[in-house]
Amino acid sequence: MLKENTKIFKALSDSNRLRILKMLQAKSLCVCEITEVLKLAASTVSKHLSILRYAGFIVEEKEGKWVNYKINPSSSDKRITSVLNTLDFWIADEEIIIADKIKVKTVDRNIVCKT
Amino acid sequence: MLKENTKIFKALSDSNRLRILKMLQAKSLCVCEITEVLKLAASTVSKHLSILRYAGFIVEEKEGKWVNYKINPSSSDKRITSVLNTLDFWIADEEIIIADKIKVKTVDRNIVCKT
DNA sequence: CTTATATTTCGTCAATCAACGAAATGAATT
DNA sequence: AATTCATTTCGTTGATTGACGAAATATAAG
Repeated sequence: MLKENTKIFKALSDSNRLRILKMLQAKSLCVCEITEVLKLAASTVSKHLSILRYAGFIVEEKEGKWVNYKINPSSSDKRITSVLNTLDFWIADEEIIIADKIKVKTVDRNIVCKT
Repeated sequence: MLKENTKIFKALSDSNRLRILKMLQAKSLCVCEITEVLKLAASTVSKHLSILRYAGFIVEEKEGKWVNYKINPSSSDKRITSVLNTLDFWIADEEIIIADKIKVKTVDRNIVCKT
């Protein structure tokens, strides 16, 4: 289906979702850590993550009360792995992407996540 | 800008625009020929073409009363050429894409385009 | 110059989307 | 079991999108 294909591109056609993907390329993260970096409501971030997951870009791993998201390490979909590889260099030099990666290194879920 | 990047993905996140790109990979076409294959209003097709053009995927060439569109043969944007190469195999086996390419071979603008 | 044809621009409408906060769910801690 | 915290689901709102037809523009042909 063509819809399958547009789903992949739609998932990539929002700048907050691109930021999430690039952050996850640096480090696995839980929802509230991403929320802290993007400065969005938790429900909004959760929705973005479900779109990325549904498209096949990321997977979730439950860890107690946290849900960790990470880049799908073994997608069977060649299109997904192709795009993920491309993203490595695609927007690596964007200022905001660089800033996000720095923030990501220092976020501590135990400090940041008290709702 | 991140917006530059989402613009490229947004352009690809509509199935009619994917069909147009794949058709143009087979053959340069004028607006009314594309209109005939997609069965959309001319104004709608024109809008899709402007989005693809603005994103850098295609270029236009005036030829009398016709405007021919074709794949951008020399994009300076590495991301555009990368995506275009990927599209070669990406959705090549979709039924509708195959059907479009067959139709494209036989459309004759002098027959098809009398508004 | 008038008509015909191809395309673009404009305004409108319905559908989709991203954002939010509130409420529901799930899991750990007390 | 009651509380706390992380996450998801739900309903709402304003913005964007894709479709259309009508009007404007551009070129060709009569």
